[in-house]
Amino acid sequence: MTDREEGAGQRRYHHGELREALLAAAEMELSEKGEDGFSLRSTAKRAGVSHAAPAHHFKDVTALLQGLAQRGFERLTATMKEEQAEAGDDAEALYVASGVGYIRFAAENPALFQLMFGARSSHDKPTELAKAGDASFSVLVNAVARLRGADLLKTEEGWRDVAAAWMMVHGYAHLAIGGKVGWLTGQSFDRQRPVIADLVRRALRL
Amino acid sequence: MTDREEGAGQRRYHHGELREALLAAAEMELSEKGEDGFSLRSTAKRAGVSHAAPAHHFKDVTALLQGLAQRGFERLTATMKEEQAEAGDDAEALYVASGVGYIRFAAENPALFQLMFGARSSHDKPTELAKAGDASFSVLVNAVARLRGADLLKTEEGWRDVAAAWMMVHGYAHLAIGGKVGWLTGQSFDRQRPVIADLVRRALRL
DNA sequence: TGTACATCAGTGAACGCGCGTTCACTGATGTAC
DNA sequence: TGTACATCAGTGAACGCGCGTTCACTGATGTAC
Repeated sequence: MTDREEGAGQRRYHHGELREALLAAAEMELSEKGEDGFSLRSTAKRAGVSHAAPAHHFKDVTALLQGLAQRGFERLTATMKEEQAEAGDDAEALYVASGVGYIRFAAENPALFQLMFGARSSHDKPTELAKAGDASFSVLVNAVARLRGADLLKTEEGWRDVAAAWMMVHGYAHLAIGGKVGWLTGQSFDRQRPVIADLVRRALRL
Repeated sequence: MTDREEGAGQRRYHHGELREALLAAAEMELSEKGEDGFSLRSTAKRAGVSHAAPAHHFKDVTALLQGLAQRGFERLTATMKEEQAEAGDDAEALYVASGVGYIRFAAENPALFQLMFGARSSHDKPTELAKAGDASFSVLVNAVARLRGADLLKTEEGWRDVAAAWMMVHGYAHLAIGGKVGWLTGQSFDRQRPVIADLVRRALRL
């Protein structure tokens, strides 16, 4: 309890924040090496700890990656809300902003985005991960509901609206990450905003 | 030259069609085990051949996967054209059919689709692979051009049309493979067709 | 305030595994004469 | 048609590698008395 805060260079036997440090190291490993090439051992090394240490914080490598995915969704939600906060009160602008946020997150965190939506994370999600994913989804659903009515998800048409919006932004995100949209890849994200806004509107025929 | 065709059960020292057999085995391995979990050794085993044999046909495991991706694009193109062949002459119907074909291919070959658009295949594509990818893209471009004019790709608006269409179908495909569209996953592909058609039309505000 | 002790969070060695690739080899095939 | 020979397409053993996980351990921490 005495000296929890020490000089940055200090090494202690008990790390104190190892769980956080491992998640941070894992994210860096992931973005440098991709999902293939990712390993527990090099993550531990990067965190400055023996390769057996993570076992005290994560049951296995899958648990570590799921923790990472969960934080990814939390940040995705935050990014969407950030964009919305700058969009004012107009329902359409809020809707567009949620889509822009989705794509900006993917552009800024490509490897993490791939992890979150990759094949690996399809099965046996822990509740917390599923909740984080639902929260991201809700931002989009709520934005569409504001345009189309609160009973949105009770109708087939409502589901289609949400699906169309999601698929459009997700397709953009995934193809952009893959470098497939050559005429866009050269451009800064801010220059892509008008295009994204147009595409997102199309999903609802706005 | 004499007995090229032998009984199916016949084993010969020289396989004769090993390259094809390896690609077929690789596709099965891929769909059973995913891109992680895929290995040259088990592919060779599945093809009934020693694990060193593939080296005579593919420089390394990457070359094998690229060959697989190339054939994937060829089949994607074929599937899109198949759908179009049943769609008649109407430009809008042909456009919709190309999108439906794209998604049907993804639904029928999820692991292969992921390989084709995965991170792994982003860099250093052999020419033949790039060409096969371009051919798939062209089916979509031509369908949009028929609706919007041959000069499509000379205008920013034209690019957006194509991009919107592609992103919509790609987003659908990717999310469906990930099992994210729960209200759709239970349904047979044929039951999804009307929904897909609607979503594809939205991309061009049709 | 001191001391004993349980618990927690590290270490480092060791395990077995499957992998891609290389190598010397051998059997099969095709061709030149 | 027969033979010699080059080339092709397999085999199976061996290589070194990095991996996740387990294990007995030890140092650090927190708590009960």
